[in-house]
Amino acid sequence: MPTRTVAQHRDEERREFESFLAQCPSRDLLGTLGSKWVTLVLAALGHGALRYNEILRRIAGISPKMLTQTLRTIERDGLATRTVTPTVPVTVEYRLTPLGNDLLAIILDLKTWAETHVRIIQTARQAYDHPPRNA
Amino acid sequence: MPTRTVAQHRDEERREFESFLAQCPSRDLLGTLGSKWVTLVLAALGHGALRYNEILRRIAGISPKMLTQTLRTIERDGLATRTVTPTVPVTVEYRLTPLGNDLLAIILDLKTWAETHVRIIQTARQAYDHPPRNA
DNA sequence: CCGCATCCTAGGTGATACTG
DNA sequence: CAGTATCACCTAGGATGCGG
Repeated sequence: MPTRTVAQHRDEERREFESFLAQCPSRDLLGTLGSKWVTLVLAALGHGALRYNEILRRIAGISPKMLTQTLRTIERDGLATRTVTPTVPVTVEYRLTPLGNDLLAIILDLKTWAETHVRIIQTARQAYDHPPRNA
Repeated sequence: MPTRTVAQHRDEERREFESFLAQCPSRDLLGTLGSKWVTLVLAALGHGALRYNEILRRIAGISPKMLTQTLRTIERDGLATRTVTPTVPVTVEYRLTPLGNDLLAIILDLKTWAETHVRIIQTARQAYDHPPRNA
């Protein structure tokens, strides 16, 4: 009857919380948005439909692999559609869905907030990293 | 004068884009929010100041290490303050700053959006993962 | 009570080369 | 043109144990 049960209890709590987190819609969204390229691709598509290589050129730092991966993610979530036109060679076009456009609006709100407060945050960071000498 | 310059050009573009990303306030914010625990801690502190162990108990799945790390992050960004009361043993209290409260509001907006649209997204995912047999 | 140091693992990310 | 395959890396995150 020792501390064993306590540890077990904590472990159980942890697992429950983990599965709770896994199902949490906001956590999920944050995870998606947090991935490096998703927001950039959404923003690129915000101006209208684009073809694979157009996006690749527009986002200078992305690799083909990551672009594909990112596109698959947002396509899977119903944020964009993928249209294949069987020309030779094939033409593939990506376009934001209404849902994607809606999310993009939210992202832009976030962007606005970030740009508005970036100064304050940077100041806070400097103060934190270089604490004043006196005390 | 071969393809060398082309490759160099691409590399340069890439580096420029990287440094651009590194300085982008929204990317920075997304990175912070995307980290697993930041939003949860902010939410926990949204109800009022809490002590270290109170947060630890409130967020069942977090480890002490990650809690400390997370708290340092949000403290550094000026989102919360850390107050040490030299009792024995010491009491450490964390409290959201106005900036932190402001950001929390944005997060809650995001949460609302996520919860509103989670159904649609899940449906899209199922359709994507189990494509209809016909064509 | 609060936190740091150390070690470790897993997955997200990237470079490169190849294919239908 | 629009991807896929493979390898390698790096850092976020978890486990554990010690210190003020």
